[in-house]
Amino acid sequence: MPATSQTDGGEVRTPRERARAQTIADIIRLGRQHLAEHGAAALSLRAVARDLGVVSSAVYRYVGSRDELLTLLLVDAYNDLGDAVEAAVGSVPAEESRGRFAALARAVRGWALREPARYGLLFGSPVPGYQAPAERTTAPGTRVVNSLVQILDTAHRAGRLAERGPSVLPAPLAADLEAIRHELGAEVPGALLARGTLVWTSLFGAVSFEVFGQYGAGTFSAPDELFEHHIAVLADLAGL
Amino acid sequence: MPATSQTDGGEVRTPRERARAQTIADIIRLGRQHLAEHGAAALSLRAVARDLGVVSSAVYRYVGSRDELLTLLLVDAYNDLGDAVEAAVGSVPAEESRGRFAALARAVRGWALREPARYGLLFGSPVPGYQAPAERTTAPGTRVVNSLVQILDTAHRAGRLAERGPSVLPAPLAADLEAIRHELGAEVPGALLARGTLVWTSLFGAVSFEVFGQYGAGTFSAPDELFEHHIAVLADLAGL
DNA sequence: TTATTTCAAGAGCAGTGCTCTCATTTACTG
DNA sequence: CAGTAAATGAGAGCACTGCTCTTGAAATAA
Repeated sequence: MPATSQTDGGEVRTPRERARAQTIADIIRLGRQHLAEHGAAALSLRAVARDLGVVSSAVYRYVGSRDELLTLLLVDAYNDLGDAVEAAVGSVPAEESRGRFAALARAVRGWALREPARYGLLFGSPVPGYQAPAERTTAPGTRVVNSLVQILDTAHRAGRLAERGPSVLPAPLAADLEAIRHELGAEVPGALLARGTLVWTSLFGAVSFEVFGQYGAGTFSAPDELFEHHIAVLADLAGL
Repeated sequence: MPATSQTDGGEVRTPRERARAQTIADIIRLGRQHLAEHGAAALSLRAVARDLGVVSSAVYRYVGSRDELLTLLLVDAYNDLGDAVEAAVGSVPAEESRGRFAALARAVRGWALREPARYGLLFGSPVPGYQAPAERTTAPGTRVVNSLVQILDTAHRAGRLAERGPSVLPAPLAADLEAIRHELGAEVPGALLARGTLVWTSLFGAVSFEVFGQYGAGTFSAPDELFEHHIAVLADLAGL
């Protein structure tokens, strides 16, 4: 291991390392472009190399494998979505829990419609033979659901989260939810957290149907209104 | 066009055509196998040809392209799911609408967990560059949602579908739902049909999260109980 | 300056979808 | 029955993929 110059604060070192970081950034940028245009399964390392003006074996100096590039793009997409959602949520006052939830939902849908291929990489069928490394994807992959839990928790702490329906949960499920609550430092009772889980998956179910074209072509001419309706019902369901 | 022997009733003709039909059936069977084992994007016509004991170009006498094989498998999977759902729904008395809905939901989840790769083909990210021909996939692809609408409609006709919440819908959405109602010959009011749409997408959202591993690994140790909870909440939401 | 590491290029392997040609087998017809 | 037309399978080939290995050149460190 070389001594490395001592002037850096942890990021930039030798000019060679700067060039290397730049090349990796270029590869991610081009990969994101290919991903957006042709989809995840069609992502080709050779094509990225061509766009980079370099022979295919050269990019193996930087990424190691196609799967590793996929992981980089996965994290990149998770963070992009997380940024969009957190910005949208943050633009609504914290007391307006229902408004924050609506902003979160609209941000997810908007990003998904803007980036269908990247959304498909995150929430579609798993790429065959590819298993995302949990240690690198868990943190960015939980930003949206963390936002949602925080909205629920804030509302609950303010006494504005309605108790709905019977709160009897089977013991194993209650235990799972207790563990989640503990890990996130939330105070939301289990029954509401269970409903929150359903709201969470329902949101992505609605978005996936629209983005993946599961509604028949031309079935809904007013998708915006449909989604706003869903937001209202889901907010009620969550107790907001 | 050859005269074709006149003994048939519309299905089996010459021995050659029987052999041809058999070969196509074998290709679909092997394709389904590969699909289940390696996923949609990894489906290889050459591999199917190898298993069939034939050279790759020979398979092109029967299927035309990889995309056409994908379409065959898509229809095959839609029908398999449709069979499972309709059988499950049919095993519950028609008056028990809530029970029929639960049976439908459990059938979808069960089939999806049994056939994750085929489920992914139907409800996951679209295969890049492949567009399913609507005229061949629409009918089998709507069997599940048709079942759901029929359950809601039966309950409504029996006066057992609760009106929930305000029924004010924006005009464009109301028009879309009116068109759907007309096409399916249903009587369910628009507001309940809108909720039914959300229930529909929410069901598949919950199933997709579980099948695609979107819940963190080990987050839910009791997925059955979680899903049963979701069924109950969704049934309430639908008004059942 | 010398030695070491880093890098890009090229060849090559095994796989893919798909097209084309060619010989053979099957089926229909005069 | 003989002849013709259609269907079939094999094989070669093209362009593409991920990935490995070797080779020569360039940048860096000693």
